[in-house]
Amino acid sequence: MSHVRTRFAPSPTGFQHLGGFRTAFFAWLLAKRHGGEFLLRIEDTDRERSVPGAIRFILEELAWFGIQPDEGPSKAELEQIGESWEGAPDIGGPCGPYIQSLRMVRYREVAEELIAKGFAYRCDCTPQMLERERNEQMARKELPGYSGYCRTRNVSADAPHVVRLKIPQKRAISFNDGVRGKVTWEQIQLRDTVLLKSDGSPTYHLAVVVDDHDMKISHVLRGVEWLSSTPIHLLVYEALGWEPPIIAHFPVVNGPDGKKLSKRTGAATSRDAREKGFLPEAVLNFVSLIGWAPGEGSDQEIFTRDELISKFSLEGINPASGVFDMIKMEWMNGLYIRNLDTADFIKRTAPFLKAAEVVIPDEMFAAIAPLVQERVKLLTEVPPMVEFLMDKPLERQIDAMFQKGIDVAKASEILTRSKACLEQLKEFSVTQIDQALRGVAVELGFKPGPAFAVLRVAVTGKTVTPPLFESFAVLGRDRVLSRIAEAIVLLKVM
RNA sequence: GGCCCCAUCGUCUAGCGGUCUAGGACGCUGGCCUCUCACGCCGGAAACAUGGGUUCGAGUCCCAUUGGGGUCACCA
Repeated sequence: MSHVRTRFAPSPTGFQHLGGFRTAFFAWLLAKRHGGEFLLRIEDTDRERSVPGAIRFILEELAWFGIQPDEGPSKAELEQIGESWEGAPDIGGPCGPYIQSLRMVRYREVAEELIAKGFAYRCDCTPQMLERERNEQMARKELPGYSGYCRTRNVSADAPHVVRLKIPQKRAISFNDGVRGKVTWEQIQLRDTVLLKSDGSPTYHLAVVVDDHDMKISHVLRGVEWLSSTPIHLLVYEALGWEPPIIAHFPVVNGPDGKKLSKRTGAATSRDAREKGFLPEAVLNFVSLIGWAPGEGSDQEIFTRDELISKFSLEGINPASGVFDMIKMEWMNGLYIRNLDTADFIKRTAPFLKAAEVVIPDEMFAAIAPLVQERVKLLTEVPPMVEFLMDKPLERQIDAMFQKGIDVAKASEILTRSKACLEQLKEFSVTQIDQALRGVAVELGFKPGPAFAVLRVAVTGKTVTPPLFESFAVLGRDRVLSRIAEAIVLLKVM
């Protein structure tokens, strides 16, 4: 394969959801697979729709995933459009600027070339005229669209006007889609579309072709929603005498409801995912698997990023649209969490403990961490699980103490006896606690399950915790004993 | 509506004419393990949208139907 250069070209109109980032991943994977470059280009030709902060969001999320564009907006470019911030990356590159609103001159130049060559023309039809035309067409049940009225009018360049591409109506056109194979239009049905708006800014159709060519993009990877407008782009390439890149259209990713992914889907954006306690490598892995599989009979679905890079190919892309299965992503995240080494787990959990205001001495948390690590799917599940280690009054789910025929009197008995035994232990170790408490259960004639449930609630307040003896050992004898004592008192007033 | 794209378990998928009484994973479910919850292990239910071809043979190739989706802007 000739030199591969791909790009991620979002328009800064809001927050990208994971489906959008998936396209970025694929473009990045393809470039890295072939030792090429991955560029980031900002498509902000529609100023009114650009939202402040959106570029920062994109850059920061890519960074979270550990994806560094080889070329992209420099800090100076960001400053020029007033979207720089403290700590903004300074990417840059030889084909800049990488922000379309900074490339206006070039688009106008190409538009003029197209006019000079007879492939485009100026049009001064007003929105009102177009509107009326459209209404008449609808009334006649015709296909609505611009009639081409100005094609032969030689509209002056002085007055306000747009530039339109002449689209041959009867011509057939086809191209070889990178994931779908040959796609053919027996006849192009599109009307003469606008390339340059009356304010002098380009539409997507012009800007994308010019930039992909100028930036030497070898593979254009984008969502299927662009498939229908590909003929326009092909015509522009042809008119300019440029070789079109390989164009591949990816399937969309829908929510569980089968509808487009949206904010309501839960962790629809990477930021939501991060806040919920997903690991970036797990999200990257999972999202890459929506619409892509290694093929060749492989069942593998856990990939390091290097494996993803070495195995990725356009052939593995499934052209059918997919559904974002959050439940499976959680499973995969749990797997990744379990595979973290404990020191890393502790480090990544810290911000979540802080956010939940769960403050535990480092040593204590380090001791319980391995036990917690294998019990959570999301980092946000950690704080509630270790909360009981905090030095603060406990709220107990007292009712949960009474299982399998255990009543207040029996619970009280279990607690009292356990307390006595724990007090006498030579050392407050897991094995000794284990022996002591099992001994109490046997002595009093209870099964360990229900008996331990009483102790669990008494000491941790909860029904779901890390293993009991370990939890006790980590908490320390003094606090275990005082909590049992508190629980005994609570039972007395019932 | 015109044009274009798509179609294997609920979901993500393997399958690129015979080895498919269709494999894996998540989820669901029965069991084991077990101090709760997880993990782990063993088992189960669950799919080739329909109809025509082509072929000795079709989940795999072709066509149609049906059903989804996209697109027809001075938005991307």
